[in-house]
Amino acid sequence: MERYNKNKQDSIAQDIALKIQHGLYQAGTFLPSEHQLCDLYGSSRETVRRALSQLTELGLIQKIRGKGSLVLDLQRFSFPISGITSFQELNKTLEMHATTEVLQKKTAIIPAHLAAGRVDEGRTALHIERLRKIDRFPIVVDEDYLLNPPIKDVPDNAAANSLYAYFEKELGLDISYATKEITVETVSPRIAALLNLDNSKLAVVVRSMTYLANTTPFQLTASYHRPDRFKFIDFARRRKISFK
Amino acid sequence: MERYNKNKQDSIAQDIALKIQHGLYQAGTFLPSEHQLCDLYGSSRETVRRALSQLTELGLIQKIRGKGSLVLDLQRFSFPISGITSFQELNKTLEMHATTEVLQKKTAIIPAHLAAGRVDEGRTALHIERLRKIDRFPIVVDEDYLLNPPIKDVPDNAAANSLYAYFEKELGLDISYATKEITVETVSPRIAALLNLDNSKLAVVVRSMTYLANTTPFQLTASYHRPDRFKFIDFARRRKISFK
DNA sequence: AAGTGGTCTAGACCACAAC
DNA sequence: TTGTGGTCTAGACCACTTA
Repeated sequence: MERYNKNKQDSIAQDIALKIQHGLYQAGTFLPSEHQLCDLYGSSRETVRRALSQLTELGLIQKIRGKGSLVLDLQRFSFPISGITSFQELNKTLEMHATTEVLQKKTAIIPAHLAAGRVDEGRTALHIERLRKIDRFPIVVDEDYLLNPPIKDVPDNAAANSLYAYFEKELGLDISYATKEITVETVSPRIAALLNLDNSKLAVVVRSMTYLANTTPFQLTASYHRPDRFKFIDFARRRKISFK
Repeated sequence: MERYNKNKQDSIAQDIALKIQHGLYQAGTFLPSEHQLCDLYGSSRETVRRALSQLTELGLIQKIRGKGSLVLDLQRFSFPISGITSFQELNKTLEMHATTEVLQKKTAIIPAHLAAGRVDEGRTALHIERLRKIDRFPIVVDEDYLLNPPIKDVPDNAAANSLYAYFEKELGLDISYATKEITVETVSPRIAALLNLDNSKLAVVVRSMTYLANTTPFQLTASYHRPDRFKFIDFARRRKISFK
């Protein structure tokens, strides 16, 4: 059961998640009770409950008082893309036949439309432009701006494979959270040509800013998606906190 | 500090959230330490920590070990639309000048494209069609299908105002989670006409299915948005659980 | 009545930041 | 060294479901 997590609660969550994914715990059935999970993992109830909270937040289970933790059946359609997940991670879990072409990698000034209000105007960053294809068809253009510090440079193979894997495993960065904004816009002729768009030049634009655990921003991204291939899937829970 | 929450942890979370919103705790500063919050609210540390977890999940604060809970500054641009939030709730918090027209309210069979795989084909439901306008311009068409049970009927004024308020406050339903899918599609002439779309007839389509705490599905929705007015804003945290 | 999850507590020990 | 958050524990009491 021990994996790469140092925490007991994370290990337990990871272990149960895998058992759900592999069908050991079937959708529509209940997990072992919290008491049984305590015995199984040799931990206290609060620790088990923290693990279950993570699974609840992810949408893997629903806790029902007096009954137990019901395994939900939401992954069948395709996996939630919400959260912070890189293209390569998706490529793996969804088993897409995707390729990545690195079109540019150079130091550049962050464009105003991306910097606006989020980071100093005119600041330079490492700019990486990538074209993602699935079955040879262009699907997404990613425009990344990586801030220095904390990122000095990126090896070519990391750009072609997974930036996140490089940041987390090689640089030891603690990627923590991101803001994301989805709109539909008329894009530049360059992007339109790369995506092979029709005359309307409409693309789905996902702008995001990603932060480390110490709240340092380190990545600004604009992704341009072909509208006919774009799909965003989300799982959300109703919050108990209200404003105003 | 006591509000509508019965839990201590929820009340604390709510109270701190409001203090952040009203500027008592400023972005870029630290909250009182957990120990101080314990004294302030007369609770144990774990309870305070559970409250802070909620705020962390919402993106209101970032906890930094050895330093404290830093108030984040992400709301300035506009409030996260992720989670489950109804149009009326947004209308209030964002102070939009929005109106809602109820176009239809009748019992109907759930259309196949919405039912697909999620609920029995051919099942009937209460269908409500609403047109949302901002400053007189049509922005969104909402096609709701409310399942019976648990929803028998909906009064006209609830349809015109907030369905969620009616479900939660009048019917006492415990709305818990939803799956959501965003795509861009060519829509029917009817929807195109309502939204006053151009010839391309492209709209952003948000399909969602909403569930009660007991995992009963009760609402299927397709929202059609004018592409030029659509904006989806999200806050996401990187998950420690990985699959495969 | 027995079993389940929901909430809360008081305390322990650790890791990290700042002085 | 002191103060901060991170993790874990053992136990208490409550609310709900099921039999």
